[in-house]
Order: sequence, then C-alpha cells, then structure tokens
Amino acid sequence: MDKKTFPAEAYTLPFFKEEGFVRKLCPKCGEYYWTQNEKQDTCGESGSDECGCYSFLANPPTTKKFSLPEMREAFLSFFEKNGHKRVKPYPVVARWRKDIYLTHASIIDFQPYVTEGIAPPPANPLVISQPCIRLTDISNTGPTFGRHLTIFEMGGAHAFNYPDKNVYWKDDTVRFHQRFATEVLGIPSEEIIYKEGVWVGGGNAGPDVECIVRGLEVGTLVFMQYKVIGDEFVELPIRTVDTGYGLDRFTWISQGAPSLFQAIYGDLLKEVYSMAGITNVDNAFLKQVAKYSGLVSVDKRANRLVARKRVSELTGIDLETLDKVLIPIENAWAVTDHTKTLSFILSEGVVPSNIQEGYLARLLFRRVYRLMRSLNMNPDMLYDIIDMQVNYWSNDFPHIKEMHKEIVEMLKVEEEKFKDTLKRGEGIIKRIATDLKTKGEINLSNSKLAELYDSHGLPPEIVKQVAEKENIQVEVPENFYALVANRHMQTCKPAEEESSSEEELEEIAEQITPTEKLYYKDAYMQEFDSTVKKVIDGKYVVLDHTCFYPEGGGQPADQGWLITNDSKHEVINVQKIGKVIVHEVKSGISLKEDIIIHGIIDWNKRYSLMKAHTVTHLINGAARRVLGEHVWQSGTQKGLETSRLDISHYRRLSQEEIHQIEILANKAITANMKVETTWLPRNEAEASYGFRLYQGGAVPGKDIRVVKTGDWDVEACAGTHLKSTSEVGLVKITYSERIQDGVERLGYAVGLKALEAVQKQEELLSKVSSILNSPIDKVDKTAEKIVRELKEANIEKRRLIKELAEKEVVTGSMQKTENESEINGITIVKRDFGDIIDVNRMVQTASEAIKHNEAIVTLFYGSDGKTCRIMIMAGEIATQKGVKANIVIKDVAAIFGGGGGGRANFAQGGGTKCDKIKETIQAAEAAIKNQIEKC
RNA sequence: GGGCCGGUAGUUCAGCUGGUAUGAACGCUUGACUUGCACUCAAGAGGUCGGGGGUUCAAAUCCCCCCCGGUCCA
Repeated sequence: MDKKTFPAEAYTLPFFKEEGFVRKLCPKCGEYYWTQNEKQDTCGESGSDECGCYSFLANPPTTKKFSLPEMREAFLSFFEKNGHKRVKPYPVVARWRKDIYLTHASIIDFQPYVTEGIAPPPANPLVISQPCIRLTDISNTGPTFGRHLTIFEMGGAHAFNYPDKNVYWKDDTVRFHQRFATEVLGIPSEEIIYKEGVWVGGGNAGPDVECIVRGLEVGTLVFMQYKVIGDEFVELPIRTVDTGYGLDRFTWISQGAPSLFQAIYGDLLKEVYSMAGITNVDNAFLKQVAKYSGLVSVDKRANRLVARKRVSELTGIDLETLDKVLIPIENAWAVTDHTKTLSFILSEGVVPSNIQEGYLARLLFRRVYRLMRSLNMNPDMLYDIIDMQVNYWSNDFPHIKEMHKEIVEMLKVEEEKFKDTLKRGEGIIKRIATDLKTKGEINLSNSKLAELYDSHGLPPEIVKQVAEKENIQVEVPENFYALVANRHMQTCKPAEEESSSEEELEEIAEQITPTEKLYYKDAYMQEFDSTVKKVIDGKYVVLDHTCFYPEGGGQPADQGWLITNDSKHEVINVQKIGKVIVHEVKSGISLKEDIIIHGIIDWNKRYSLMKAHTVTHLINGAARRVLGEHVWQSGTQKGLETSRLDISHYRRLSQEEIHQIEILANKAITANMKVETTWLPRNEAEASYGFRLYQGGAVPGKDIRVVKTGDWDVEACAGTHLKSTSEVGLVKITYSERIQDGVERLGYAVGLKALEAVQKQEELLSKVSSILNSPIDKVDKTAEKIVRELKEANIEKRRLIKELAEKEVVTGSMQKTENESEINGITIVKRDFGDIIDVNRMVQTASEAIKHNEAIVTLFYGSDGKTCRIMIMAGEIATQKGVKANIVIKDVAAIFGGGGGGRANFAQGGGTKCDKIKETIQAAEAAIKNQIEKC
C-alpha cells in the first residue's frame, strides 16, 4: 500500500500562525516540520536519517529536574486544571479486548467501545497516565539508551468529538502541548519542533504531529478521524484526540542523564549494576555514545552491528571498546526494564505459559534469565531485583505489593521450568555433537541452530556455550531470528473459510428490530406468547420477544416448542445474531410472519443449565480463594451431565486443593447467597468491581450485565442464573486435567447429577471389589497384589518358553517331527511347528539348538492355515561355511506368496499360500545346501 | 490459534531403508575384592516400545486419528 499523505492544510493550524511557526521540509528525512526557529534546518529528530542528535544530555531544556512521579503529577494536574478529568490507569493486560493481549497505548483503554461510539468515555475530555507494555521493542531495550522500553508510562490527554458535541480538536491539542512543555516544564518555545506525520493503527488513521525536543521525540499528537477500509480512508463519525506524552522520555530530558534508565530508576539501577559487578560507570563515556544513540534501532532483521559501526565512526571510539563497555551496561538496563514489566504483568494474574499472554510473560522471564547469565549474575538475584521493583512501584501502583508473594511464586516455578528446558537441551546438544564428530564434522549448521531454538527453546548463545565445550564450532549468524522466522514462513498455511449462510443470516438480521429478551426480565419464565417477525428458509424463526436463551458464555441454547393453533414446532437451536435472536425449528414451513405463537422452553434442561452456570461462578470464586488472585477463567462450558471451568494456575492441582475448592463451593451453595443481576454502564461497572469482571474475556456493548453472587464473585456475564445459590443443591468435582501449561480444567456435576456422579463412583468401586473378590476398603492392596502377580507370571512364562526350548534340545524331543540332513559337516535341522506360528517360540528353540552346536542351520516353519511362517537361523560355523539366511528367505518366500528378510545368521519370512509350504521348505533346503556346496 | 520436536527398562537415551529389544549407560539386587568420599570385578533382575485404528507374511519402525510433554510464533 502506498504511503498515504495528508495535504498541508491538515497541519496548518491557527496556533502555528499566531506563534510564528514556519513550515519547513527536512532535507534529510524528507518530512515537513514546524518551528519558530528561523535557523532550524532539519527536523532535528535523532533517527536513522540522522536529522539531528541528542542535545539535552547534561544540558536539560527544562527549568528543573523531574522524577517520573513528579513528571506524571505535573502532566496530570496541568490537564486537570485545563478541564480534563483525571482517570485512573487501566490494567496492562487488556482483558476487555479480544484482539490484543497488552495495553500498549493509552487509547487502548477506550477502544473500541468509546472510539466507535458504543459507550461514552468515563469523562470527556480526560487525562490518564497509562502504563504501557510493548514487547515489539524488546530487542531495542538497552541499545537505544532507553528510547525504547518494554514498559513505559504514556500520558494521554483524550477528547472525543461527536457530530453533535465538539470538545476540542487539532489546534487546542497542540496548544495544550506547547503550554505544558513551556509553562510547566520551562522548555524554550523555539526548541519545540512539530513534525508532520501520518498515523495508522488498529484499523484507524489520521494526521499526527510528533513533538521533538533536542533531538528526542517526546510526544505524539494523533488526530484519529478515519477508518481504514482497503486502501481507502473513510471519515469516522467520532473524531478522537489521541495524544501520547512519553512521560519517561520527558523525565529523561529534564534530568539530562546519559540514559533514560538512570533518570527513571536511580538507586535501583545502581543496585543492579553492583549485583552485576559493573563498577565505575563512566558517565562521560556514556554521554558521548548517548548523543548518537538515537541512530540505533535494532529490529528482527537488521542488526546492532551496523548501528554500532556508525556510532563508532561518529564518536571515534573503536568498536571493540564500545562493545566491551556497553554490552554489560545495556544488559543491566534491559534486566532493570524487563523485571519491571514482569512485576506489572504478573501482578495482574498472568500465569507464565506456552500460549497467549502467558507466553509473553515466559518470553520476558527467559530473556531476563539469559541476560543475567551473560552478566554472570546469580539467578537468585532476580528475586532481589523483583523485591526492589515491587517496592519501587507500589507507591503509585499499590496492587503490585498485594501480589508480591504470588509474583515471586510464579517466577520460582517458571525458573524451574526453564532450568529443565536447558538441562534437556544440553543433552540434545551433546548428542548432536557426538553425532557430528562421528561423521567427522566440526560445525553446527545454521538450520540445526534454528531448530534447537524453535523446537527446543535453546537460545543460540547457550547452544554455542555447550557445543564448544564438546569441540563443535558454532557461528551464530547476525540474522538468526530472521532465520527462525523463515522457518515459520515456509510452513505456514493460509487458513480461511467462513460459512456464507451465516453471513446471509447476519445481513437479514440487521434489518429486523432487536428481539426483546424475556429471560433477562425473568430467568424463571417458561412460557410466553409472541409474534413471528420473520421466517428465513423455513427454519429460522425470529420473534418479537422470547425467553429462549441463545447459546453464549459457555451456556448451551435452550430447546423447546413454538406452538400455533394448529401446529407444534420443535426448537432445536437458538443463536444470537447481532441483536436478534434466531430460533432454529425442525420444520417451520407453516409459520408465517405476524402470527401469534406460544413458546415453551424445555424447563428441565434450562433449569439444569442455570444451576450449572451459577455454580461455575461459585467454583471460580472458590478457586481464587484456594489458589490465589492469579486465578482467572480461561474458558468454560456448561452441560447437563457435566460442566467445566478452565482456570489459570501455574501448577498441577493437588487432590487436596481440588477438595478444598469443592468444599468451599459447596459452602457457598449452602450459604444461600442471593444472585443479583444488574445492567450497568461500562464505566460504572468497571469502577465498582474492577477489571476482574471480565472473567469470560471481552464483553461487548455500552451496558454490561453484572452478575453478583453475594460477596463471593462478581462477573460480567450474559447467562441465566438462579435467584439463590442454595437452589444448586450440590456440586461434585469429577475430574481435573491440564489443558495447557498454566491452565487447569475442572470438571463437575451439579445437583442430582452430582449425586449420580458420586453413586457411579461407588458402583464402580463395588464392581471392582466384587471382581477382585475383596472388601472395598482393601481393593487397593488387592489390586496391587494382582498386578504384581501378573507381572511375575509374565516373567515366568518367558522363562518357561526358554526352558522348554533348552529341554527340547537336550532331550532330543524334536526327533519326531524333525528331519536332519548333513552336508559338508553342517547339519540342517528342519522342523514343522504345526500351527504354532509364534516366531518367538521358534527363535528361542533355534538359539538353544545353536548354543549346543554352532555347525547347524535350523529351518523352522509353521502354518495356522491362514498364514505360514519360515525362520532360518545359522550357527557361527554354518555362517562361515557360506549360509546366508536372508538371501534364502528372500528367494523362496515368493513361492508361498509372501516375503521376508533379516541377516545372514538369522532371517524370517511369511506368506499366505499355505498349501505351498512344503514346496517352499524344499526350495529353502536346496538353497542352503547350494550355498554350503559353493563355498 | 498455527508451526516444529519428542513419548522405548527406575532414569537418560540408542534402535539407519519394516525382519530376535541376547539394546547401551547410570541406577537396582546378589556375590567377590576392597573398605574413604562417583571403587573395581562377576552374575542377575527389570520393557503392554504413549493409546487406538490401518497397510503387511511381519510394525518400536510406514500411514491415519487421539492422548501426553516440550518449544517457537501470533
């Protein structure tokens, strides 16, 4: 897609004119910018185009130094004074959205409900300081001296302009920025450059201006006003002012520190330095490099090396020195940053895992672990750093302290898992090394290196370390991670497909007025009268209002009947399409629009599902109480027989924990708690109950249905619920399993079904007890004994076969059926095993015979009428005399319609033409004789 | 959600193009020799080859489905 541009008018604001800003074209990067400084001849931004370099180092443009909390407060109160309402930060885990895992900008908090006009903003205009996590910047964290971080605070001043209500737009937005920078921070007006840009993200777009101060972009003012459809920009009804003030960057320039990390972390960073054994950090040196650090940008395919070379040219410091001094410091910075990110993510109950947001936590942890390893730090120091981070940030984010214990616990479990992975990996590498050495190779190929990372989680530097101990050379290519990405490209298949009939239904449903939902008015309503609004394809029926519950939130759809004066239609499925509820009936040909019907739902089914749904909330609350605050629902399905709830947890559940959860849930049932459902505006619901509401994931809409079960549990939930918990009667957890790393599934039965489940277990136990002929309280001991005896019997059987074989040879009991002939001192022993075609028997007997006499060849065969077997074994001497059993078998097996193979001293074959077995054996005998004679 | 790797003795793993798992090492048992801190030697025990189908005379091995574990990426 071509890069879109906006005309100059889009950026030409009264403010610029009034204040004497002029629009210039930057000769280096080719972008337009606005400045009050006549002499300014580039946009000044320190980036890969080298339009400028940092000039705030040891020379802050502000009148005083700010700490991050001071900067945050200055920002918030400035906008507060200017009509903005201060809003509390949202979580860093964006559970209210299904398209992303993490909050990576302040506007994320208000998408999509506010920006699309579905729900009103909590205030308008508003101001917020939002902790944001950007893992895309993970490899830049460190090398860019703090311009990139995985976690930072975005100061967001937002205004939402509706067609009938304009708050403020571009001009005021830039004025606010200018005033904040000059009046509050004291930055000289002519030092602020506004660079024109085009912002595109999350399906929206609009012009933006980037605010540059002494080489560093400190803020971006975005004017979201388009929706991106294909190549087109389409006007949005709501225009959103989306400003991002980089509070960490503002803090940095206010202190003029060599790096942002020093400005933000202060003593905490010094502690990390000392743990890493980094002493005497040379700030003058750092400053020299920092000046040009804006040129550095590492992405997946490009590299640190090119940027380093350029910095080396500009500073005149040789590459080796740069690396030697910088790498440990950059790593220490990254450790400091990543541990903050981990503290934040884990404090919100993300459990490290191999999927979804849990994987992001794992990625961070493993990176920190590796960085610490490269700094020769003791892994235990991680917990000291985490302690410091928790203390450092809990002043402003108190919930982190509350989760301190759980954060540490999860990290400890995660550390064990990574250690296991590494240990496993070492074994794999060693084996590969031995393998390579036997082949006479000394280099590990790039593809192997990529495979080790991709399939076994072994980072290249660790592979290198281990392999080189084994004398295998490893060259880690610069584009290593691109190689890994390529592996994925090659194997990725495009997946698509969406049923067209569903789309059709959606289109039709849009035309119909929303169905009134009687099940929300009264969940206990079983019958109703209604009018048919629409019949589609003779089987999809839309009513004026209904108490049929459509499938959703893990609760299956209701079933029942739609009855007219002269017909009865079975409802087999109910779905919600848009705002319309569609009943699928077995045959609805006779249903016509506008006729009155009487609806009856299958109440037994529905009532069971209501019990299951309410009990799911109770189990969820119980699990949280037993296991901790990191427990979140990650999936659920209600059913008539059993229901299940998947929860996040970092360990397998013990039986004791399961029993504890079961006990608590049953206590909650007997506590006879009221289940209250209320519709609340999104903002209000979030304010009263927090984001824990979103147990079932993102919930659409302006108003949210809140289901509150006494003081036990509160969730946003669309399901039908009991009035009181005591109606459930009983819940029995029947199983638990691990769905994914970090996700445990609990299965349970409710009410009478729970009793049935217990009775079934009982029946099973008594059945086992009667089979074992043992009293119930001793079945375990009896079973143990029986299994042991069975094993012993198997062993005995094998021993007996061998013994039998030995005896047969010794006593010569083979005589009757055997048939011996001799040639050149080699005896050929033929034997028909009759219907025994168990090769093992033949083998045992043959090997015993050969033990006694190495100068024989056994030619054993058998046939059960369907298949026949032939086996030849030759003793040492016979083999020397030229017997090649495998060749004989291969040659003759065709005669009885089969094949075979093996080695010179042993071969076997089989076939299906059992009537030809005599012939086959004769041929085999002849072939063996032939081989011996020829030798 | 997608991709990749793996599941064989108590443990860590071999087992190539189907043809005896006399599998290897460590651990275990017994004996001998020694008694210092991975002793040595000898003998021995130990395996529904993750589960279920299929192909085949014959499957740990090939094909399909499922289960379990690991891992990378969204």
